[in-house]
Amino acid sequence: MYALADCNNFYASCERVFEPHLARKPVVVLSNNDGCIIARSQEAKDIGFKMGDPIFKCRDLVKQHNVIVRSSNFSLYGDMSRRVMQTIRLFSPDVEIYSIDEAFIKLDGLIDRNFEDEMRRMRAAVLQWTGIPISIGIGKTKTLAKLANHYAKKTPEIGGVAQIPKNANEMLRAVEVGAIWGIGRQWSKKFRNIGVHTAFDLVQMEPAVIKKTFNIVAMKTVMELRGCTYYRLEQTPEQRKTLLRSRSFASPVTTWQEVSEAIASHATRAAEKLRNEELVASVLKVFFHTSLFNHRKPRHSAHATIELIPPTSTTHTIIKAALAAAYPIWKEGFEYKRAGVYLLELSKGQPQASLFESPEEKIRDKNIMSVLDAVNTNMGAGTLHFAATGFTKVMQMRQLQRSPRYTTHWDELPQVMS
DNA sequence: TCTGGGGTCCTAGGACCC
DNA sequence: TCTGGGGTCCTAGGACCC
Repeated sequence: MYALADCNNFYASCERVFEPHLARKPVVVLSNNDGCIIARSQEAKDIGFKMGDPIFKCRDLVKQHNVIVRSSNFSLYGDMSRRVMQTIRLFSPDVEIYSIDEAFIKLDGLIDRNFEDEMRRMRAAVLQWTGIPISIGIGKTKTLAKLANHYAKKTPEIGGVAQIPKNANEMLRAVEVGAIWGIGRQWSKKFRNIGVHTAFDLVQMEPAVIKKTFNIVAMKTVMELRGCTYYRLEQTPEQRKTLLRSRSFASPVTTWQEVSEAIASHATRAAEKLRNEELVASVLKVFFHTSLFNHRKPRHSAHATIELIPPTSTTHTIIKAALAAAYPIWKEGFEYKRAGVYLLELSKGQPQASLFESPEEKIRDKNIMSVLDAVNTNMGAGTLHFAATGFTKVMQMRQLQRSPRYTTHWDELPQVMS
């Protein structure tokens, strides 16, 4: 048996923990650069704000309903997530952190065999210790746990915890096909066209037919809904295969100077992440493009690939490679909106030594990176950086309404007045 | 005027090998 | 006129997840 614990409206709930006056008010949280809506409190959902809506198109609705708008505050959300997960771990050793706001829990090892009661206790503990409300679904497979979780959220009167009952038909009928884990927009459209509207309809389908009309992944989903396990708890995450660092520009940029500084910044962040996970990359892709939405202005999208020989995680090597790849494809005369660096073919441990590299250089680079990382860890990100990333504010994010980083920055701790 | 930033897996088709 | 039967690797695109 599996449980899925999922934080309700996670980012909006995080905003509320330290600002209780936001309770029961509509709250939306924006993406980087304050672009579009990425989280909504229940009240905001009820008003009709949709995930991914650009905020500038919602200004009227925001005004009309006195909606509280916040820039995203990932330092806060990341730390709150850690607290929630820590609490969950007290209830079961078998936990898979599935995303920033979700965890799968294997229940079979629990001493109290009344899973529903135990999960209610866990829910109460998380709420009391972190201030974050969660919903929990219980089922025989991960997909069924997800489904029960969805049901729990849609049915507030049951108190946040739902278990797939012996006869699941009623619950399966209550869940739309598009709400099933693994069935997205395209597939649910296709399913509705062939008369499959709910989870109940879906489990009636012949798995072989699903495999033929869709693919093996869709078939696994159907089998999981029928109670056959295809997805197990993954406690030790697989080694990542790719790593992408990219950002939209707060406002369009037109010069190589600006774009190259952005690319160098992304290369820097990507390299840091690589070292953090003790990986090296063998292939680098770099890209930049104009707005995907503005069709009136000239559009252009450029990308280039370069091999990293030998595979590396050294910041200056990666910056150099990224710029060397980007410069030949640079084109003047466009308003660029986004740039990024994509690292592929990642591997762990000692890479194959190159015939042409000098061992001294390798040791030197390694030492430089340790010093760099140590300084930036202790004194703040970006304290030491390469000149290629520039000294201007090209990369500055628009974040007009970010709440304080209450739990991760000394200067921003909440104060208790006596 | 203003539209995020990450990931994974699968499939089809093309190029190559014998 | 008639044109086999295996493979592998790579890439792009499309689906899904958060």
